[in-house]
Amino acid sequence: MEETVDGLTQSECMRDMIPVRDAMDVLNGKWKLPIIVALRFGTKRFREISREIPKISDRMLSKELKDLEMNELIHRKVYDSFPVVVEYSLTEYGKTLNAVIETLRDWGQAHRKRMLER
Amino acid sequence: MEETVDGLTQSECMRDMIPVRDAMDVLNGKWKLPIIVALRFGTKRFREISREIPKISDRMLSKELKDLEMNELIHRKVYDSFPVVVEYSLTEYGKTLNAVIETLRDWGQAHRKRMLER
DNA sequence: TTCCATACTAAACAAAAGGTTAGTGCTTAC
DNA sequence: GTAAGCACTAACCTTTTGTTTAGTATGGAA
Repeated sequence: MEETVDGLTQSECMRDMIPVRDAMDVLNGKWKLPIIVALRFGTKRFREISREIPKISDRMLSKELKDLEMNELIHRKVYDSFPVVVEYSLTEYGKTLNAVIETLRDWGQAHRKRMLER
Repeated sequence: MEETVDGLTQSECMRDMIPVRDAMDVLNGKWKLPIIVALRFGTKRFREISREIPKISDRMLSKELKDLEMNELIHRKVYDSFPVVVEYSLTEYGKTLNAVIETLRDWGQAHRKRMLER
């Protein structure tokens, strides 16, 4: 007889950690959250985002925007004017992350408080 | 007049990312989730955990257990027998992570499905 | 003409995270 | 007495992640 927690065996629980990692990877790294927050406040161009996030380098911004786009969290729109104008915005799908971010924020706030109280 | 989303300004949102990072740091790295899962199934000794997590090295297990203990998520109990016996268990506080992990898992599962469907 | 801005990319480097190998001092089993 | 298990730790190496610096082609302003 196999031991279970909430009706799941340990190997089932371990398997469930793969999507947990997936979700964390989507938000991971130093810059993804600030970029997502910036875009919650509207469509923005590369240089605007870079101005709003202190110390981010062009290389990192470019790389993280690509990652977020691959995951369909943001949309990249190119206007074929000269010179090119590129606009970034959160997709509807990207907005579904808000619930996840709020859960993390709430636990994180409680944790921070707990750790400061000794 | 400052633009807001859910009644928060952009700088307030940016500030909220700090506890989000705190929460993510608590779960971050390759090994913390597997360790937490292993301990959901009961109190275990160092060698037992290491046997249940394929490929984890003693160095990493020792380091991650220390991290989790510092964050009060697990408890370390030393029996002063010879040789020493050490037991690790999830704290009640550690169990509060379950809700966070479930939220991440649910979003991650939906995301994985979405990405596989093209 | 010189400077600045835009949206990037390349190359080289530094820092952080993780892995490998080996060893401690103690006990029990063969 | 040799081997294996226990709960670690140290030293060193590799991989991943992020930073720095510089450069592209284009256009507009001073």
